[in-house]
Amino acid sequence: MAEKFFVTTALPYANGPFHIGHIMEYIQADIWVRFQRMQGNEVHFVGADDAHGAPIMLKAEAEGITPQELVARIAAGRPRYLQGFHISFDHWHSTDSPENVALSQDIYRRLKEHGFVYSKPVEQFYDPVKGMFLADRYIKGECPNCHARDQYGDACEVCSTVYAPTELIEPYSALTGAKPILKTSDHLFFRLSDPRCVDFLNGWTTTPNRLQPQVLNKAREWLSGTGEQALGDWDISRDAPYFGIPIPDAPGKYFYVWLDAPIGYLASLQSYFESGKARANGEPRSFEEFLTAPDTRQVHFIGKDIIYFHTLFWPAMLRFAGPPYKVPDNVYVHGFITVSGEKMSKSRGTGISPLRYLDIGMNPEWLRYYIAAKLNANVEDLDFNPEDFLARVNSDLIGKYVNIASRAANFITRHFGGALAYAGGAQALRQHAAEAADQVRESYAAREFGRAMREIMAHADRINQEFDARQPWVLAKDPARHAELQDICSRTLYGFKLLSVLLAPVLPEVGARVARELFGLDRALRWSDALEPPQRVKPYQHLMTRVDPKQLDALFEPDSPAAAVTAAPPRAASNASAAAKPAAAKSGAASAAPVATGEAASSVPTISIEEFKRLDLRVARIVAAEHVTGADKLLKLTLDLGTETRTVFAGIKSAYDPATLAGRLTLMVANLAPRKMKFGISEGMVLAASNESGGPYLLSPDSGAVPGMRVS
RNA sequence: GGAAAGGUAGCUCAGCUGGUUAGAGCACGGCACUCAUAAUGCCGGGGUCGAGGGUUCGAGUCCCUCCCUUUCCA
Repeated sequence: MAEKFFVTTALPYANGPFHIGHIMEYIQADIWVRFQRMQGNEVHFVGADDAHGAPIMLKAEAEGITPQELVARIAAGRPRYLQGFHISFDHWHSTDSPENVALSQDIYRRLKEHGFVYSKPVEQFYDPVKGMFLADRYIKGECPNCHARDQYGDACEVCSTVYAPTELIEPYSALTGAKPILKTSDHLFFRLSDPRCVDFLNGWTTTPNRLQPQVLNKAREWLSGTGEQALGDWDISRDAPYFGIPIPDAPGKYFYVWLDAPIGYLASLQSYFESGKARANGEPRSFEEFLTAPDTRQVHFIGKDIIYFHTLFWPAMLRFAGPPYKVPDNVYVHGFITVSGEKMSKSRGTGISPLRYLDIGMNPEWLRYYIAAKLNANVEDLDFNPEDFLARVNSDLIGKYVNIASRAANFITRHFGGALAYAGGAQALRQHAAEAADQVRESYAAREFGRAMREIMAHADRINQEFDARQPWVLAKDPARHAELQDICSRTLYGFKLLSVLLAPVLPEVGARVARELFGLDRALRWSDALEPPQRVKPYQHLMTRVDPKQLDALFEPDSPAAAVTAAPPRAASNASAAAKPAAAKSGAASAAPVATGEAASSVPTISIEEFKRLDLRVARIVAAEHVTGADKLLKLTLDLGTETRTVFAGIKSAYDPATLAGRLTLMVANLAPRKMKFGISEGMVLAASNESGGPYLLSPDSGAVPGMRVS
C-alpha cells in the first residue's frame, strides 16, 4: 500500500536569494522525497516564498518599488537554484497569494469563533517620522548594561544582555533616526496558554516518532514552563503600514508574517491541486479530500531556528481551526551548515554562494553527495570543509563508485558485445542485493543519510575487492577463461546497478544516465531495480569527473560583488542596509545562518574618481566565441583590443549563442589580474548586467566606438 | 543569566541499552597490480575517547564539577 505524503521545506524569506543553508535543507528534503518516490510512494513536495512582513516592505520602499515587485524579482531567481541542484519540488508558490489570504482568514475566523483570539492594548515604540510602529530590531540605542552604543532593541551584541527596547538609553529609530515615542494600540493575540492548547500540544509533541528526541525536549521545556517561563500568548497582529494579509473585521490590522507564513504550505498545496498538477501526478482527489484523508502524512523539514513556531503555534492553529486542516505528522529538524568550521557571516563574508558554485561549473551532485554523507537524523550542525569535500567526492564517487562501471563495462563491451552472464545464475547475488537494499532503505527512511552513504560505500569496497581478487585483466588474456571473465564483470556490473539504485535519491542525474546509457532502460531507476540482474550493457560513457582543487579556490575567491559589499564599512546606514540587517537576523521561515546577499545597489559605498580611474575599461571586439568542453556556464571569447588580443572566459553561455557573438563590440576590464581557470587563463572580464530576474546582458558601446578605446 | 546539543586518530565522522587489545573513510608510509577519463587491493604508523573526580569486577559509554564550541530564550 503506497503511502501518501505532503512534504514541505521552510519557506524562504523573499528579501534575498537562496544561500547555502537553504540549499542544504532542500537537498535533505529532496533526497528523502526522491527516496520515497522510488519506493512507489505518492509524494507531493511543495515550497513557496515567504513574502510578507516589515523587512520586505521597507526594502522595497528603499529601492523605490512595490513589495510585490521585490518579491516577484526574488521569485524569478528561484528556478535557477532549484533546477541547478535538482530539487524536485512539485510546485512553488507564494504567501502573497489569493489562496493564502483565503486560508489565513479562514483559519483566523475559526480560531476566533472557538475563543482562541482576544484583543489587548500594547504599548510600543512608534516612529513619528515614518508613521509606523517599530519592531525591536528597528530600534537602536545604548545598551543599559554595558553602555555599548548603537545596539538593537532586543539584545546587546557586545555583552549579550537581553532587554526590552524601552530599556535602551537614548533610543532612536533605525529607519529615520527619529526619537521614538511610546504609543498604545490594540493587538490581537492567539491564546496559546489556553488549557485546550496546552493539553493538545502535550499529546501532539509526545506522540511516538513524531519529533526527534532533541526537539521533543525543547518543546517539553516550553510547555512545562511556569511563572516567567510559562507559555505565553502570541501577538498575531501588526498595525498598518504593513505588507501582509488584512485581518477580517479589524481595519488597519494585518496578520503578523509568522501567522500566514506556515499557512503558505497549505496555500501552495492548494494551488498545486487546483492547477491540475496533483492530478497529473496521480492524485485524483481534491485538495480538501487529500488533506482530510486519514492516511495523508504531512511532513515539514525545517531548521532548528524555527522549532518554536512549528511545534507550538502551527499544530495548535491547525488543530483548533479544525477540519479540513490537519495537524502535521512530522516536523524534521536539521542544524545549520558551517563553512570550514565557521558560522556563515555577513561581516566576515564567509559562506558559499550556491549560484557561484553552479556558475563555475561545479557538479551539483557532488554537493548533494557530500551533504548526504554528513547528514544524520539529529539536530546537529554540519560543516562544509573544502579539503574534506574534495577527498570525499573524489574518492567515494569517482574512485570507488563510478570507477566500478568503467573497469568492468569495458571488458564486457570488448569481449562479449555487451552481454552479461552469471555463472551458476544470479540468485545468490539477488539475495545479497536485496539485503543490501533493505539495510540502506532503513537508513534513508530514518533520514540517516550519512549512515546510508557509509553502507553504500562499504558495498562499493566489497565490489572492488572481489573484482581485484578475480583479476579480470589476467582472465582477458586467456581465451579459455573468458567465461570467468564474463562472470566477474557481470557480477561487478550488477553491483554497480545496485549501487546506482541506492544512490539515486542523492544522485538523480547520474542515476538517470546509468539507467539510460548503460543499462538501456527507458525510465528512471526504481528501488526494485536492485533485484534485477542486468543482462546487457551499452558501451561505458564516463559518468562523472573529479573535483578540481582550482574550482574550490574559485568558489572561495572573494572577488564577487557580494564580497565587495560585505567588506565595506557599514557606516552608510541607508534604509536599505538598515532593513536588510533585521531581515537577515529574523530570516523569516528560512532555516540557516544568515549569509551575505549583497543585492541592494544602494548599499554599495561610494568611491572616489581616483578609485574609478584604477579600472582600465576598454572597448573590445569579440573576434571569436566558442563553447568550452566541460564547462556548463562558460564561453571562451577571443577579444580584439586594437593593439592586442585577449582570451577571456565569460559566464554568459546561458544567455548567448557563441555564433551570434563574433564581430560584436562590448566592454571589458582590461587590467583585471589574469586568472587561471580550469580551462585556461582568463585575461580580463567582459561586462554584463544581471539580477535575480534575468541576464546576463552584455554591454555594448554606441556605434562609432572602436576596439581599444578607453572607457571613462 | 537560564536551557539544549556537541567536544573520539592530521581531517571528517561511526561507536545501540557500560564488557575482549577504541573503529571507518580520507590524508601519510610501504608493498602489489595495471582493467579503469591516474582509478584499485593488501599491510602499517598514528588516539591517556575535552579536563578532573566518582559509581562499578569493568566506562568513550552512567553520575558530579569545570573548560571549550554551537544554538535557543517566543
